[in-house]
Amino acid sequence: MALHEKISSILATEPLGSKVTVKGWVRTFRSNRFVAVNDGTTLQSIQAVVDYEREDEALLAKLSPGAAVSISGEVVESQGKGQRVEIMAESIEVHGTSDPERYPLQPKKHSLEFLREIAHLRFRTNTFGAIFRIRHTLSFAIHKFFHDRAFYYLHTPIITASDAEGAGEMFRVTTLPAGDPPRREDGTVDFTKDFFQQETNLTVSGQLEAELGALALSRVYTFGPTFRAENSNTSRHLAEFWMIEPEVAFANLKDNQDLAEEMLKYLIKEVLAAHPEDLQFLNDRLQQEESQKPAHQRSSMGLIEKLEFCVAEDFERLTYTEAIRILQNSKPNKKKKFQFVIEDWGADLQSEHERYLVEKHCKKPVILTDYPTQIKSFYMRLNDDQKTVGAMDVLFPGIGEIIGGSQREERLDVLERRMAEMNIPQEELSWFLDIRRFGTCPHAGFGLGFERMVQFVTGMSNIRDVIPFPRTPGNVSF
RNA sequence: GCCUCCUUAGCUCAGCUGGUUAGAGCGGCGGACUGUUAAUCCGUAGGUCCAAGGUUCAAGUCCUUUAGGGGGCGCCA
Repeated sequence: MALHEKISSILATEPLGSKVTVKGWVRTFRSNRFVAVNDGTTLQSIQAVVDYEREDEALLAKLSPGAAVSISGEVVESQGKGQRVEIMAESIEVHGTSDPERYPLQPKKHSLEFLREIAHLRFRTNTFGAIFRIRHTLSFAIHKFFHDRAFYYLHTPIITASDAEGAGEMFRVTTLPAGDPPRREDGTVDFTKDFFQQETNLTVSGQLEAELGALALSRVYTFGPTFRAENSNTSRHLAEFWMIEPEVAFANLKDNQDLAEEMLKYLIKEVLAAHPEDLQFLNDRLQQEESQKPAHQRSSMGLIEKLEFCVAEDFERLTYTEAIRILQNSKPNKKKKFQFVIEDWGADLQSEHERYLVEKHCKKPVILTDYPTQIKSFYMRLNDDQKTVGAMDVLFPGIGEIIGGSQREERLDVLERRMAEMNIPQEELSWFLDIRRFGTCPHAGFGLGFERMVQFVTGMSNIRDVIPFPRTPGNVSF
């Protein structure tokens, strides 16, 4: 395939003297002479120098921010200071003009909130260019990580009939007419007339299906869209997000923690290696943003420093019981500074407690394990103490829970008892129980919130800024 | 869903305890200049102060309601 040159490769190889053609979008046009062209392949724009005395004035007038152009010319050493090479433009073609009076992106800093309202154009900014290049690298690295470790990528269904996963409110999927659906005699909607002849929803997790794959293929992972119809209004939640769910047969909670830690470090390393420039830009952006904040709200580390730190340090591993003890003895708990003061073992941990453990006490990523049975899901393996389950949460600074996982309950009798206790209908999940009936084995897995990972690596504080088109309550534009 | 803050020009924001014709920077338009780096300089246009009610001699400013957005909490990844 013979394509025109990417600006990233021209800037990397600096082929002085050769003729090139670049195609991209105008960022700025200065002094009637310097066109900064960006094609999204790198943070940097390339400078094309036009001879304004020879070029048609009408053509130059079209070189406003946002215009799509092809520019051909010779790569030369730059006379100016800001760049090493530039292109002496010999021919310029404007493919699409961009009315400067109506184009919303100016060569200046825009607020993230404003850019969110023009999500279709925000890819053209330095910040979002960097974010989405990094997002790609992360998603590619996930496949590479698992592929290299003999995991099979399993496509679990997006439409599901089970509503017993317990991971949250679901979006209904139906082809029945909204206004006048067929009804049974008692007036309820007759879903046997629906497309699947029963009620269906969008998936909230591929875990249960991934377990089925793992108990045959040994190691599988899913990576797909996930939907939660919760009315969540936070900087960490989306109604549509992407989740990675590895599931490993013959693995216990320790293996699970090791896998999670190894994966997170691998992903961070890949991004550090592939995107030094984009990360530096985001690092500086974050630093500038934080300099506006009062001193006590600023983070102690810069973005790149934080990423390198996370790769170098072992994650802190604590049991829930140990965490409760730490929290009970903590200053904010004793001085009743927590909104929810920790009284007894068994209490659910709130964000403020997780944040204290990660950001104040351990000062590094934390893996919390072995939570009380009653605050966790039915499928988590009951520990020998009968009070706790083999659950694990990986907590990251600034983000909170980035991974939630567990060793699964593989013993049929125990699982059935727990489902009964928690009122989980067993008929619907007969396939899930069959796996315990025929050749069951210890297994474990976890779910990684992909956007939370992108947030962490890019330092973006709002999850809506790390997915191209965010879906949140009341928001499905674009 | 709960708590809290915000909404003034295309964008970012100022407008003090209510008091004449609502301001700045950037952007636009016109011009000058031309090796610039979010170019610079001169000039100029641009506003239903989110919407609807209310208090007052007087509301961008105070009160109520509504809409949109930010932050925090809950639910979680």
